[in-house]
Amino acid sequence: MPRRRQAVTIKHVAADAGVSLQTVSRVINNEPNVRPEMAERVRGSINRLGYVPLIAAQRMGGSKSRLILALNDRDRTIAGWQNREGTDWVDQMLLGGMLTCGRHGYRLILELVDTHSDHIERELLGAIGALRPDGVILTPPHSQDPVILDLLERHGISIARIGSLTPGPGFSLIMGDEDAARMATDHLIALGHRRIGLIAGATDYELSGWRVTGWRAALAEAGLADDLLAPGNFDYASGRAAANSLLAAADPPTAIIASSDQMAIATLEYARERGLRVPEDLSIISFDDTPVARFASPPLTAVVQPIAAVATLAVERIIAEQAQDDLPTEPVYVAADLAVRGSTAPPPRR
Amino acid sequence: MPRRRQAVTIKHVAADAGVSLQTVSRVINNEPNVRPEMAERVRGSINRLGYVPLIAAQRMGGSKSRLILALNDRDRTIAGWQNREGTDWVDQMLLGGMLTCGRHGYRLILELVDTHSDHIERELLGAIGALRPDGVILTPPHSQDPVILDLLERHGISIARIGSLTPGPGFSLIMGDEDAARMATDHLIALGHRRIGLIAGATDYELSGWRVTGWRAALAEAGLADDLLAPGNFDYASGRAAANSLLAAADPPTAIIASSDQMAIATLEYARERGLRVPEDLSIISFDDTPVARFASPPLTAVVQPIAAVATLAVERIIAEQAQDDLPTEPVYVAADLAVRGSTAPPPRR
DNA sequence: TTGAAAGCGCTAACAA
DNA sequence: TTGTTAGCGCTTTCAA
Repeated sequence: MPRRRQAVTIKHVAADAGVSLQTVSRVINNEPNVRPEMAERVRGSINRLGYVPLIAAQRMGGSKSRLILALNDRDRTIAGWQNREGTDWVDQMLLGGMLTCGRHGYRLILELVDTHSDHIERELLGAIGALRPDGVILTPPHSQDPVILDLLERHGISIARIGSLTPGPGFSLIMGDEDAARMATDHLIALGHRRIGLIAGATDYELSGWRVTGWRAALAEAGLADDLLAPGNFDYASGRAAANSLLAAADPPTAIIASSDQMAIATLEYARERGLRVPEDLSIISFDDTPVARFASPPLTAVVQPIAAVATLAVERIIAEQAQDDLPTEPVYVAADLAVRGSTAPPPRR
Repeated sequence: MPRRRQAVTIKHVAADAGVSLQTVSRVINNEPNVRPEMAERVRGSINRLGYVPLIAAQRMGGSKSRLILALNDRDRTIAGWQNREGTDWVDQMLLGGMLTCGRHGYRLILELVDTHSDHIERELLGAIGALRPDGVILTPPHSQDPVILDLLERHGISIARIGSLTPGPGFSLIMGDEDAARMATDHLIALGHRRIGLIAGATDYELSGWRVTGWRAALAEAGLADDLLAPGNFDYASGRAAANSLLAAADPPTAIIASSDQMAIATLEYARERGLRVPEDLSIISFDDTPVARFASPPLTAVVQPIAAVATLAVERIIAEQAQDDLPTEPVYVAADLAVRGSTAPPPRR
């Protein structure tokens, strides 16, 4: 078996087109200073020979690797896959990120790292060292982790931080959590609800706070009390505990907004056990809108996170940074949506 | 800004350990002909300096790329992501494939290619040329596509073919579709059913035929007729049409096995519309067991495909092939499982 | 068992 | 606008 090598290389193209390697390289990379007819000739040869640049070689020659890493929380991601609950965070990231990478000759590589471990630095260095990605997409809680941020910055890697506004390197992309919470609350107020509870997300996620803020603002505007706030950490058990505490209040809520689908499902089931009908006696709105929200009965009214759109923007921004330095530094904002379904209705009459 | 370069390279390690580059390379690749104490010294330096080999450079040097491609059908995958129906085929592949790759210093890269297009060859050549993967994991219907198989073989790339036994290059991994169908049918027979229908999958999937075979075999063994076979192509609409035709039979089924979750859901809903209760009047079993099967009401008894396990084996086999030539060539078989849930019960009494 | 040399395919820096 | 040169970090020869 012959040693495996690139069938057709930049040399073949150069020879075929009768130009130097460098000219071919310039054409491939859309660089200036190539006469149009020259470029055309080179492109002709590229197509005729079926030439495709080898990413590894491009990496070796120059600075760019044309690789972008999507960093996700290891345990959470694996648990989601194993439980097969249909949580599609990763899929939506791939949908936006992979396809966008593809359009630019980049590749997206998914990488899982332990969040709460002391060897996170070593893990990350392993991926960085082996791949040398041009950029990294960080999701919460990684996107606000100073160890990770610092490490990436020291390596000169572009950083896209989803769901974090903490000052630091890289640029932020947020999904309008505050407005989304406000929108959800307003929807309930418009239906006639006066007692609206919120189950918060884990406190180490910045977006948890934003949701509380939006909920508070909407209530304040309507002159309603914001005493119905219960802590949660996104998972089912915490949702159940929160529902319990909210519904045990002296003046209980007629509607509850949960900061995750799992907590919303927990609330739904707990309410049923207490003999409450949804939505007749209790309205429920969830955050995330993973498939489970749609499969519930009734289907849950939910805040739809534009994950794919945000991933697309993250990739585009990272790629743009490779060519240009002075890009706008303000956070990118993509509005969330509210999908109104069967779990919300006017409150019961007194 | 300085030109981005590998912070610590093999040279640094060699200098630190006082050996040649070559010796370090040998240690990294676990090659023979290195004295233990020498290897130990090198490993010490590697750890101390935090050295990680750059995959791109390893590729350039020759040898392996340490990259494995997971090829999926482009349209189908994107549609699944966009519809957010919770189909988690890709996730399960990642679960098995990515984690296994990680354990061996490999990376798994997901790649989507158009199935029914004439430029499939060009698309695939693009991915192959850019990445030069050591192996490719093929899923149906790619796994039986002669154009793809031939192309990969010509490039000397290891091929893992999931769900195909068609002769050709590469090695096969199958998920026991025949046995699974037999198991599902037996389950229904044990419950007392005598009229058991099957909605087949798309005919261009080999596994569709295997399922029919298994169903037939079980029926034959029990002395039952196998006239209740309806064609389908995995999607909702075809499931609905099939349910319609089966239930319109003179002697209609009391149980239906659908070759996909979507077709099972369609059957469930169609039966309801006809006033049939599930499982009291009609039992239903589905194939795949994506989350939708569990979220249905009643939750569907379903054949669970061991996708993650198969992906794991595919990766391991591809990696093994890189080092060794004479590996067993028989198809790898991973048994599917039957998750018994609320959609199956004894047939109604006459 | 070890090391020195050559080269993988490409790009950056420089010269023409 | 184009071409030449010198690497990038690693592995494969091959020689010691």
